[in-house]
Amino acid sequence: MKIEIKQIRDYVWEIQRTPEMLVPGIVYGDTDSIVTLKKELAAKHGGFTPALVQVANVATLPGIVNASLAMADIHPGYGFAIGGVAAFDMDTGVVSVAGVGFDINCGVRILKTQLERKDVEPVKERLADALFRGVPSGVGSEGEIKLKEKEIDKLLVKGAAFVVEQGYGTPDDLEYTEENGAIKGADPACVSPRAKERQFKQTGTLGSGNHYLECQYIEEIYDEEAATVYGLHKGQALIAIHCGSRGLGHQIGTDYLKTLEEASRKYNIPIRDRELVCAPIKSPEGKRYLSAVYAGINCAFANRQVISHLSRKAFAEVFGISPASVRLLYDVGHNTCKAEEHEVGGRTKTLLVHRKGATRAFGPGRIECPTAYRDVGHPLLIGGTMGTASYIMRGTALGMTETFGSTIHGAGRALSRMQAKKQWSGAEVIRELGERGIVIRSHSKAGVAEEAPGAYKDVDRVVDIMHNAGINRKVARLRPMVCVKG
DNA sequence: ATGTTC
Repeated sequence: MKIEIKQIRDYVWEIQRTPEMLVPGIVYGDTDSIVTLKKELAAKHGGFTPALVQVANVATLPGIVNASLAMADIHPGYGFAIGGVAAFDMDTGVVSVAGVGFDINCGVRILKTQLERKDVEPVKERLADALFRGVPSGVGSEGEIKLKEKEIDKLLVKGAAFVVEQGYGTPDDLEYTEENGAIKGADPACVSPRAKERQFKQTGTLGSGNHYLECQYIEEIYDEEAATVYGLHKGQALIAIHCGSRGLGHQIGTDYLKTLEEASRKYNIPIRDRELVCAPIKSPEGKRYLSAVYAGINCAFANRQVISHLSRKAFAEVFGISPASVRLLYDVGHNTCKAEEHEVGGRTKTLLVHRKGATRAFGPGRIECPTAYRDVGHPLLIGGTMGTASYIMRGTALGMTETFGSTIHGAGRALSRMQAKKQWSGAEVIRELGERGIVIRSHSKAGVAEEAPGAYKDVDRVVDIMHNAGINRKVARLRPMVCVKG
């Protein structure tokens, strides 16, 4: 498929429709980022499909509404680009494994402490040790919660509430979690025994790759009004948690890739890329996958809830503070597909919105936002790298209509994991970050090399693109002090 | 992302 891309307004570009595409592609970017994406298109690529081609491929899927969207952090992923968003008509549309990602409901949670940067700086090493000891991390890590299949079933339905009932956190935490920590419609019967087995000992573990547990401070406030509503101020120390549904989510993805491959043939869905297999939303296969995704979503909420509890304990140990003084700001996912109401052509419609490495970004007025945040919209939690800023943003009315209330999930990779490992060593990355006052703990030196800040795009520019395009507004910039890397 | 090439 020939990709023609042209600018339609500042920071917004359109991939022109071809006969195969049902809708155009919309890409958020600046001149430089679009040049980079075009270069990827022209390069001889070994084994992967360029991100812009993936955006165009998604535009060929039945029932897609308005456009195939690419946030400013877009880079090649499995089938869908990471940073990709696509909404489908509930009657004519499809559901796709690649549109969710394998780490179902991977997301970010931020907790607010009553500590300041100056309280944390002198004890960073001790805090790093306490967090590293207190929160299991790394490939195959196991936690203190051991669950049997029947209990897993409850966790998949009740999400974060299941672990709150067991003393991991407070009901207040649920108020400040997307979906109150439990999306309705999860069906454990749609999750394979193998997927459940993988969760037996993984509740409350961080995992590996780009997952992290950080202590950050607020370096700058851009929007005083929203910051006040969110209870944030300059210098404040925060806890940031980035993880997902671990082995369970991955197994659901693996299982349903096969199911949907068969469904694509059964329902005669034209598939341009084998990775884009899908099923009609209303088909038995589609419904079962969606019920399994919802279970995976709840699993991830529960994981982040337990990690919050363990982090509070570590902070209480180091600072002598009360765990209850650490309040949840918000918890929001960036690997999901969910049925949501959106305005299309002046009418409210229910759509199945796939967000693959794209954060839900609901603006002012949406009923889904916690009451305390409803007038400004919920906080958008954007994770940077170990060495660069993270951001808190807010949604806008334009974002609600143009991206179905979605935005970037982070900086986005610029180099593959392989390329990063060739360029840096883990020890070198840890030393350089240490010189800049950032304390790292990790079980994997190779993992640290793969996650080197230089392997990512410039998060400040990526955030500015979404801000300048009017899709979000910047609220605060955060800097890491301590980072536990999976 | 992933008991990382079941």
